[in-house]
Amino acid sequence: MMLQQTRVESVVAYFQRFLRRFPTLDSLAAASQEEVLKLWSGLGYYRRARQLHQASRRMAGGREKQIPSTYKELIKLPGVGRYTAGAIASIAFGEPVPALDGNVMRVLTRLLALPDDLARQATRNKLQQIAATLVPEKNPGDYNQAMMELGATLCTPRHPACGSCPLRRLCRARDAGNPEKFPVKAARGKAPRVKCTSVVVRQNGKWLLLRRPAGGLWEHLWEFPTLSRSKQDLSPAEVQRRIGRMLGLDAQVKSQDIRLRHQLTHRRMEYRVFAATAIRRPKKISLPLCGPGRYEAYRWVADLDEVPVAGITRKILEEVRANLITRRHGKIAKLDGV
DNA sequence: AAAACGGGGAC
DNA sequence: GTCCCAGTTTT
Repeated sequence: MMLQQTRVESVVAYFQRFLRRFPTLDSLAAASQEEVLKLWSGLGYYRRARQLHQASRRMAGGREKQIPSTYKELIKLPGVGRYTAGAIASIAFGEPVPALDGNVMRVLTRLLALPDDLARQATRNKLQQIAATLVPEKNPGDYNQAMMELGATLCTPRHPACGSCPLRRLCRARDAGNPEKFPVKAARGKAPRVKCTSVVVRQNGKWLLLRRPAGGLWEHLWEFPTLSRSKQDLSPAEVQRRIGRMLGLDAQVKSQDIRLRHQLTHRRMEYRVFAATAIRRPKKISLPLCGPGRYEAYRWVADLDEVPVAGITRKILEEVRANLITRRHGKIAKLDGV
């Protein structure tokens, strides 16, 4: 599940850490969702973590007390779709079903010189059908892994190594001399920009984090209080007043004007970050977040590893620290006042 | 059928 | 900047 839409190199370290912490199905099922999310922190698509956790509980609680061994049963698990069910069923249990990831879809569309738009579900269904007829009864897992590996190593999105490809004589796209034209995909619209202002509030060696609500981006993850700033930038004084009022918190905004971008698939986040010192604890957390909804809870932490956070939250803290160090050393005299 | 859902690396 | 990654679920 970690591998869904995520490169192998990005996953390896997470996978190893995850397995050390949860070596068995039961250990995963017994853990809290927070604990599972913490190990997923930074990997993205956090729904996968919750689904894996749910799936583990379903499996551990079932009569079998083990992982289902057929495609038909596997695909019933939350977070397990056609690809994942096919990969597990074929590789682990030798069932002759296909496993179409992005690599395999690229290989197949090239072999067939398929002009259909791969962004469309209908095209993917068609490929799934075709792939089902190609899977061998013997060693289907090896076949599936070979197809994925072919896509990952030779039949790459750009500059495919057709000369070394074992399927070169069967490939229509290569015949046509334009393998890079496949797969055909409708261009995505560009991601809208979202402007936010985050405030890193420090008190007694701890940072103030708020928990995002259910639904939407970064569901149930913790982050620094973040305001939306749809129009113009907020001045430090405005930021101080707003978080003061909304959190019932006396805070002194110290640094200012750290800017950073965070590119997501369908949003382009533009953050301004302020560092602040709290004088008294928050009374409430009635803070609308940047986007729909309101925060659910607050918490002071000495370390971000105490709670599940998104990648951007670590990035923000890093920037604030770098900014403070730079200022302290006076390397950049004019960081203020911008 | 289309949109939502993260983040990083390659070019 | 753009594209894509060992995709799935929701609207």
